[in-house]
Amino acid sequence: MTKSGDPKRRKASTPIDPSAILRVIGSIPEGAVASYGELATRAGLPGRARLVGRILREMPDLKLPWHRVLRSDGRIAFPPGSRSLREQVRRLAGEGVMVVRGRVDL
DNA sequence: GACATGACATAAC
DNA sequence: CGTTATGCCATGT
Repeated sequence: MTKSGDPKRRKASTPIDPSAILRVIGSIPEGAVASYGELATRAGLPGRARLVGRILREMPDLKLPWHRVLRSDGRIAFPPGSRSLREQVRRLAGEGVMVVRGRVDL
């Protein structure tokens, strides 16, 4: 026993459990936005904003309102001109959220 | 196991 | 507004 058999011990490559983060992101109301740090804290993971970003990156997004996730400054996380950025802006616009120059206009 | 990277945050300048 | 620095943690090399 030692390290094999411990439920807390992550297996090789630590695929961590994004359930909490997914839950929080899915709980974002329509027409609203949230920042990575905010989501991380709400998920019970203070200081792990990067984790949220990592999860979304690895996620198949489908069915997840990732387009409501922005940076702490209300800025979009994607680089300008990026396809994902346009998609996010387009989706937000559909919910009444206007984005100008990569910034969210409330 | 060290080093580099990243859909980040906050502070300082 | 811009960059630089520091912290934070999982991944990939």
